Amino acid sequence: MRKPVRIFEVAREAGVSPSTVSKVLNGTQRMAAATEARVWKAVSKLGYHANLHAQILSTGRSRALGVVILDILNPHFTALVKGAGQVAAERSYTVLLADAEENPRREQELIQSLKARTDGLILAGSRLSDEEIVALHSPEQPIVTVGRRIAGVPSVTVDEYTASLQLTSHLIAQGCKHITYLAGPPFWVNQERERGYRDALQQAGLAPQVLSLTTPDLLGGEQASALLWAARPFPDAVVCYNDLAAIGLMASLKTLGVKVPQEVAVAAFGNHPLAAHLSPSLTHMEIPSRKLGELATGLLVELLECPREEAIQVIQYAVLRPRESSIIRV
Amino acid sequence: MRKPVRIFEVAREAGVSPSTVSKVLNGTQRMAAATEARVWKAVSKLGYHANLHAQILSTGRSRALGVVILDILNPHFTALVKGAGQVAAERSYTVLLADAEENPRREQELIQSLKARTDGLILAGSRLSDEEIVALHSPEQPIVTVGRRIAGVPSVTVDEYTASLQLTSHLIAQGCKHITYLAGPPFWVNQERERGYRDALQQAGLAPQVLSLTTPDLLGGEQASALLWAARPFPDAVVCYNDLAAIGLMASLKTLGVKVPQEVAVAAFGNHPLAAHLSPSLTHMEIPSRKLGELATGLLVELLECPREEAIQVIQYAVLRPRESSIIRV
DNA sequence: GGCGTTTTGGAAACCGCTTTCCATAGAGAA
DNA sequence: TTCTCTATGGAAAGCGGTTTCCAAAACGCC
Repeated sequence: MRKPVRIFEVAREAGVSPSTVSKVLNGTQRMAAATEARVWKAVSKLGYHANLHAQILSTGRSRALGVVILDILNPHFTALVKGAGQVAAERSYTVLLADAEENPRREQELIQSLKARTDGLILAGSRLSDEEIVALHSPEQPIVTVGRRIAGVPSVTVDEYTASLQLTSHLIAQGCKHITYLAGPPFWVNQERERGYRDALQQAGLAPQVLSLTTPDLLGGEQASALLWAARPFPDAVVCYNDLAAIGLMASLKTLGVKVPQEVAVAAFGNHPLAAHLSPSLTHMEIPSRKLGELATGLLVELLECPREEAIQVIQYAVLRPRESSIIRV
Repeated sequence: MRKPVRIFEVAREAGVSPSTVSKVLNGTQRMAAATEARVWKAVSKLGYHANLHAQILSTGRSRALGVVILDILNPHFTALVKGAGQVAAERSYTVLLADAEENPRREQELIQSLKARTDGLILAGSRLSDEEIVALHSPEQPIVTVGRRIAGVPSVTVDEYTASLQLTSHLIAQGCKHITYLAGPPFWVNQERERGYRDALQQAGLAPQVLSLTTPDLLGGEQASALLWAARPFPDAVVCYNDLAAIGLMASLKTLGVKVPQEVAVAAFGNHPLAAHLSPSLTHMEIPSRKLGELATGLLVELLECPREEAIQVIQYAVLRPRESSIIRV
């Protein structure tokens, strides 16, 4: 077992002091070219790598960003992570990722763990209360939320209200009269989507009907078919909180012998990679997940490098992707 | 800006020395009940949290595990992470996750970054050479590979050879005569799958035909349809390296007007959550991704807590899930 | 050649916690 | 009452870097 090389040994090898080695390695202070060369030579000869924790302890900066996502099995969040990873790499930060497993207690644990290891956090799909999130945010250790707008906290979000208005209007334009909304967990995103749905229906003079998903995933969607089945009037269209639920729902409807879109049109929010590959292919408002990750990371790095008082809120827009699940040809 | 509380201030508040506080908090040495109570009271009054990096620097252990996965967009790896996270939490370790983005250079960077932050690493779907991986492994900082068997390195793998033998035999049993294998990247998993495929064909007296995916994902699968199209004889069945590729392939075949499974049967390896939801649903050898994550993490923790000389190799088995994409009813 | 600047590089304090070793006090034994 | 032993808690030396200051050397200039 080789003990790792320490800065002292590099210093001895180069015939200088540890502080000189540190300065050369970090470019903190110019040294005579000859000295720098000796240091670099010693470093590569000994294969020196600075001890990360000693460094962080000393400098107080880790050049790491924490990303906490709601559920790693949901493609929305993994795409977001991809975007975050890319921008972080460009700005030479390391991303430390954690999966909250849709569990607020676990989320808090992970946040604490990541807070201790990083310079700042991105919370994507948090299930914490607004107060808890506000309490977490500080100029020294900033937080950026994704999919959550809270006063005083920087965020990157989609204009979900408009997205929902558009998606619902699309169904109305298809001639649907009884449009049900399958609601997700009662957080910001769902609130906005439900509001847009209700407003669109009201403008068209239609009555809303909201049912709640047990969980915002495949299984929840499958279970929702039972709810729909019991609903009167039986809807001729469903707006789903996310596309995972829509996919589960469509699978379940198929086994029930309900035809999509002929008997029920289905539409959702998301950007599931297989939305276009299903039969019928799935209509959705495409959420730019990856872009959200990129923007959130960019914003966080910005906040770290020049702290600001006001909480910046970045807004993106979803795009309607009409597909077979909602196109009704009479 | 509140400065974080240090152990010294807790000590002062409790009227003891920092070493006493440390001992009470870590349970390193028994103290008089009254003293312990004073320390705990001071801790909660001041809201003290030990500085992680100081702690790690001092003890040399971080109680964190690094998990490097090939591609976070691939459900196989995210399921694996889920399993890893669960076991790590049970053993009170923190998982630090990194996405190698199928890029060996990036992978090495991430490994170095995680090596500095963790007590041990899990490499799932590594694209490094055997030599590089062996060089990374050491009893002090063990590595466990998933989906890769290398002499001297602990690993958790599926018996891919047998899995492939079974899957190919299944297609042969369906009466297929011209079975093509769509190969993935030339690493252990693909080698084993290809070997199983070849052996199954040979036993049946059939001729193998191997084509290579550009990438082992949706896009690669879509692009592969062109290769198939050009192949003579045109196959009546395809074994795909993974189910992402199979899904892409089936989508592409659909646009070409080739019927699955009537004209071409399709089968793959993996456990994509939508495999059963597609039309036609996808036959595959189900890889227990989550279980692999659990086992790898359990093994790694074991290795950390009682280091061993010999490199343990854990083996799991895949299960055939016959579905519509390969069931040919004449 | 003398003097004021720059360069160059080292000493030492510090980051915040753990841990070893040692001193003291109180309990129990004789 | 004295002595030994154990329970309790503190002092100080790390862990491995960074950074502030300061001294010495080298330089330019008159």
